[in-house]
Amino acid sequence: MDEPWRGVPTISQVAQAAGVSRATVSRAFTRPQMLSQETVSRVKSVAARLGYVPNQVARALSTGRHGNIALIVPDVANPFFPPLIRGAQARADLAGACLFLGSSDENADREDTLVAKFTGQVEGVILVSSRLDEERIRHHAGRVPIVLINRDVTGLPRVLIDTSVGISAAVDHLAEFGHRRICYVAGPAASWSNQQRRKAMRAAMRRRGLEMVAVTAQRASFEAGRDIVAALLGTGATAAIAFDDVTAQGILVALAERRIAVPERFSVIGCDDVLGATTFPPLTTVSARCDEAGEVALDLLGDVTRLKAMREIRYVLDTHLVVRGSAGTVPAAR
Amino acid sequence: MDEPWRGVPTISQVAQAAGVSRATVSRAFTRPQMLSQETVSRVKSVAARLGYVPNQVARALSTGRHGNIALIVPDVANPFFPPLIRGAQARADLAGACLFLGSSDENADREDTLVAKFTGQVEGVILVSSRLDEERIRHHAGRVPIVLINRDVTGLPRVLIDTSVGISAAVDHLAEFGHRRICYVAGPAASWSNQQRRKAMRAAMRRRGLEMVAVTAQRASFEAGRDIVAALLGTGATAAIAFDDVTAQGILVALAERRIAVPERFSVIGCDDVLGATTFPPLTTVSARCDEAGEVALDLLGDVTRLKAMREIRYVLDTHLVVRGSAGTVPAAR
DNA sequence: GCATTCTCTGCAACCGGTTGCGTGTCAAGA
DNA sequence: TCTTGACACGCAACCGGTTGCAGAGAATGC
Repeated sequence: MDEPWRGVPTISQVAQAAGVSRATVSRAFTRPQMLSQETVSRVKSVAARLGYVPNQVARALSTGRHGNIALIVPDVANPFFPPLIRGAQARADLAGACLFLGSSDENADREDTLVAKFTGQVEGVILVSSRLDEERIRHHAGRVPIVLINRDVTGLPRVLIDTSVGISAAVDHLAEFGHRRICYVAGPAASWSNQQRRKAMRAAMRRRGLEMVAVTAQRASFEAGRDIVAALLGTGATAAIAFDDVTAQGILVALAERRIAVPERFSVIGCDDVLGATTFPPLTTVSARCDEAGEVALDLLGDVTRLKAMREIRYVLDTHLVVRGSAGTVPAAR
Repeated sequence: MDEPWRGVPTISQVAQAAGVSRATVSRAFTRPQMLSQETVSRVKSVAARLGYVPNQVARALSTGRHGNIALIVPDVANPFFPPLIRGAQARADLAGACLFLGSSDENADREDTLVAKFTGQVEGVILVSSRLDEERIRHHAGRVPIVLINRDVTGLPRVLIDTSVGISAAVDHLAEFGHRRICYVAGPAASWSNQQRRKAMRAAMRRRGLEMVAVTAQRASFEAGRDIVAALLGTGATAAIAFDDVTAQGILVALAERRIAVPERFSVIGCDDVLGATTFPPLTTVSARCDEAGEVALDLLGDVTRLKAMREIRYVLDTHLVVRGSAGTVPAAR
């Protein structure tokens, strides 16, 4: 009587209760057009009464398709990734898929382990800003469909955020304010984004005939940005473009601590547009459309798994400058 | 010959190649002590050569145990949740489990759908700051083990962050600086945390014989915090304790825009300690230990599923004040 | 009125593992 | 020599769905 068991009804119980075979119940949910209207509705009402819901695991085993997708990011806590996750999530919902999340803590070995653990449980994996070497990425790509974000590996589908346009606009913006010597605050050397941004900035500066200097923050973090400020000021630059917004935020705070007004005495531009206007002054930055990157990657993964064809796909999102209040006229005298 | 198929070998292929039965291969991985040393090593070496890795889905179907856990949060992009996610993730790793992530966008219906979708694919669900009504939570709890974070439903295992100690300390801190009239900037009315914080603050103020006023931000966000500042200043308070750090950050920025120095002319204290020292001035706040909450919830879920006993568990984490630089002496004159 | 086609449903195999039970082997004990 | 029992392994059923194939009626064509 008093069954204290979490009873999730199975297809057999529904079949028995409805007086049909298991196959019919299955089809009532997956191919209703194969059945008569009447049978479908009867089965469905019985199923609803019993609270039946198809077991995804069993379904996955027999069909080979469980709409699950894994998303692996270097660090959930980095504000760059949540919007991306949210974008992917939204698309996954539309496709009726569930999202596995993995956070590698910027550690290649952990990332490796995660991919291996997810493989076999998901239909595809999205690797964001992967820290893995090409060989290992290719190895995994041989066992499960993979889509890369912010990593450019030939032959694999990938979505890249091309910040060069935005960076170029940022340089123009600063140049118009009269800045002649601008500093690039670099991020992790292994990061594809960092290399790309540095290159874009160098090109834009040369085109304008301006003088580029650079300092390197050991990692992309608020603390790194704050710690780099002494070196940054030592370069004699009047403005800085930082690898990402978080670093820029660190710079902003360190400048405030030194009572150096932004943008009156120093201009700062970030990258990624993940902080919105939450800083003071509100950060002028290069939008990175990370949410879109998540969406596109998920759609791409859908195409890849559906078509079974691993075409050479290289989806590039461009960027633009978001002008807020952290860049301004160059100080008259130094 | 040229098999272009992603060939993941099955247990049968390994069995054949090793000249044993499927059962033996299975046991070589799950119960090696049942087999002779020699057989185990032979099977394992064959498996390694073929690149065999047990299919988790099949395993889950037959055992009923797939170490997967779902975590549902209202909003990935709210900085309160990433540390929590990270904490849960770390514990899941230790347990060899994978994490499903769901983001409900603060929407109860979406949350409902998500739970339903995850149920049957996971061994347990962790609901963070759930927007669901009690009835629906109990309904789901009847189908899958559930652990709640920041939600107090009798009879269900839950971990609560008790900010009352921290809030009380915050009030003391402000009182020592001479503040007599302090404003509580409230968050979402439906939020358990908000109710609890408000109550704690009222009690602390009364105990000290201070005057509490309150304003309500319609939602917990940076914008809401910024928009509430006019009302906040209108109350005549000299200090504010905000529902959370993000709101406090909005207040900070709005005050900066009005050239009202913090903490010289106005003191602000946040809640949750999710921003670290990234604001200017660095935010004095009540630590919420959200990472720990994630860890504890996961451990709890492990206990619940392992012991099959749904004991009445109410795990309370206490908090303390983190003093940084956004609170100070009350301005002499108004 | 009979052959043919179409519609609807059931049978049974299958997905890739796990596990209770049974059997064969071999050494120790009586 | 004959139990007895431990040990190592295989057989076969099972988890909960899906799906190719076949068969039973009903509808259609001639």
